[in-house]
Amino acid sequence: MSTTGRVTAQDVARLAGVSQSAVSRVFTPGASVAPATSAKVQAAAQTLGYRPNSLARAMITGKSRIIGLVVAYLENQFYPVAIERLSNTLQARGYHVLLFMASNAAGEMERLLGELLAYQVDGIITASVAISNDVTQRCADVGIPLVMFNRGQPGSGLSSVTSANLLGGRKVARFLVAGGHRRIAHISVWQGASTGRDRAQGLTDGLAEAGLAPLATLDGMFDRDTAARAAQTLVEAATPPDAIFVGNDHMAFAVIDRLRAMGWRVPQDISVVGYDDVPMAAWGAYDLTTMRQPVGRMVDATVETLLAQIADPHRAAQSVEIDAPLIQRSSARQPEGGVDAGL
Amino acid sequence: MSTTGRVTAQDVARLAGVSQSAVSRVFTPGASVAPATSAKVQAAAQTLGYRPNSLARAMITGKSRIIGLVVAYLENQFYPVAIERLSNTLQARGYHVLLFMASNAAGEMERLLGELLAYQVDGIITASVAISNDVTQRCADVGIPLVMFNRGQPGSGLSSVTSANLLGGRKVARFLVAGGHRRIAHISVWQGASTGRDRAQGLTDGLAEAGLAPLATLDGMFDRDTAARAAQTLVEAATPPDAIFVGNDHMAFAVIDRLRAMGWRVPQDISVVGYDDVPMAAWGAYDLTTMRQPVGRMVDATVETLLAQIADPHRAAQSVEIDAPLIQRSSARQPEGGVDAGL
DNA sequence: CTGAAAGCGCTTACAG
DNA sequence: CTGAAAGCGCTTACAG
Repeated sequence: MSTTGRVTAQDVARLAGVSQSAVSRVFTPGASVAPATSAKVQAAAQTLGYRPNSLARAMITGKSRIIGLVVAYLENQFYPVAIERLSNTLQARGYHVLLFMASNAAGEMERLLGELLAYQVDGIITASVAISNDVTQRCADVGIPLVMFNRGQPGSGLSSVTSANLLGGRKVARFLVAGGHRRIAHISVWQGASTGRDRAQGLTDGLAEAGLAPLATLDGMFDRDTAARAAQTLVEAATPPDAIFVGNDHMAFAVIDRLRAMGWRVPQDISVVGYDDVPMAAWGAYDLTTMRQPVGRMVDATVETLLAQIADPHRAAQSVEIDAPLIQRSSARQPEGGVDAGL
Repeated sequence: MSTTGRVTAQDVARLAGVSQSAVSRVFTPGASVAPATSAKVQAAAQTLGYRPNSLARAMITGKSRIIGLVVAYLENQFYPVAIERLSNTLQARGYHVLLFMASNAAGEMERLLGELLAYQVDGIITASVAISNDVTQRCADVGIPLVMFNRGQPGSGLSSVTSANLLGGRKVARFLVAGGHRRIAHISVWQGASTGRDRAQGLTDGLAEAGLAPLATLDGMFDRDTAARAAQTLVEAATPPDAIFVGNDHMAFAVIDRLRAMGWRVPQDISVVGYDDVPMAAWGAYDLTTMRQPVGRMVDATVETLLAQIADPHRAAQSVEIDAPLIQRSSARQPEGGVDAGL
């Protein structure tokens, strides 16, 4: 039916010959309505093209069923993939996603938090965004659940979901050592982030098991150019590495590009290992050996944690770590006879 | 200040010793308030951490300042990049983005439209999503503006922003012909989409200028695997192409991977040209010659068109086409002595 | 099972 | 410039 403007429960009530409350009940799961009434209302709603106004409903119930999703670094394929799954999972649970792009500039998250709160979001998910204590405090004050995805902040009292980064770094170390590498350098995502620190520490720990230490550790700052320059610095040094562990795939691709441009063959001259296993890692041009962050499981854990916290605001924050398996491809020399199951 | 739960204008009014209306006026740009009153209210708001409830405001004004963004294909890097800019541009204009993932399954958009309407979005942007006449009609009925990004639907009466696909296809044809290619095949994104049809038609038109016709045209269905198989089919044919124009970069990468795996050298044995110029196209591993869809300009046009339509609901739909330049890299043999400015 | 009424947190005429 | 009041479209006790 052609109608102008929005149609309200009042319109439907009029057409169906019932009260507005009755209309509301028909659209409220669990409310008691006589079958006959329901049928009349449904028919009227159908003709008019009625749908309850979610905003009005949110005002009354105090639940907007909107989740604020704060993201950054969309050029890194890990995030689009995560967003897609996060969004799908939330949609399936009856929630909707209000999207915010954040730079990691100081104060950015504070600014966004204001807008998030203004829209009465039921919860917040941040992906790779640093959170200041201010923000943490304000969320706690307002009682709004927040889960950090792919980033932890020890001591912040905030829930987080990450892969087991410390163990992940160690797995890379063991794998490279088993493959006969001895001069192993690291280009970290960023040592200022827990993710970066943990992966670097894991590598150091793992190498120590073999009596080794990282040849060098540089910060890639999540940035392709910075990572490529770091790689160049490493291989131009007096003692160049025989393997580079790069903190994420996104930078690892840039590292491989740069190495090849300089005439180094991967993995014959130097091995490269990434972290994430973005879809692109499997593409022919790179065929990158990398740690797989299981996006699906990380997303599920994130949503579960958030919804549990929404259901029970007094629930304690929790940090979930998901095991990341090493995916062997051809960008790194492989240990002869395979690697032990410990990986 | 530590407060429990949401703080309302009423709370602020009480603390500031003014009426609730006064508080509202302080937060309504253009409303008349005495400086002294404003100061008192601002101070009180600050102490309590008050922000007007956007949902309540939306109910009254009839403007939610929410834009529904419907996307698909996030694995194709063109979309994350577009989302990032769309989101930033909208945020800068005081709008917020409610994100919906769509498959291109039939009826999917209808389903989403219901949710979009329930949240009283002020406008809708769809990226690479097909829209049925049903949806078009319902949007028109409700009077909700919709702009299609990177997809047109002639005759639908819907606004759209695309690059000049027809001309784009022609530019590719001229470029390849000038480069000495004669057996030019095409792997289309999908001939069911206007984007796909236009690029294919442009290629055909451009080749006709040189007395040529496409060697073959296959559908890649926006899909890497399908595109790779299509490429294999093409080069295994009795008369293999000397160039393949692939309908988007995302598939072009897969095509190059497959060709290389089969032992074909790009561009020595065969040229490959893409469409989009996603960031990855410039990466060393592919260095893809491609048509640049100017994301920034396309996004600006999309937002301008949508906001103009929101401001004036009676405004006629418009189709904007943005010129796409050819970016020469090394995946295709280049014409000797450069190409004429016509490209 | 059903309707009348209150109320969610705001904005906006309307008087003063 | 300011406050009291109406009202946006709903949900939800409360009676009946």
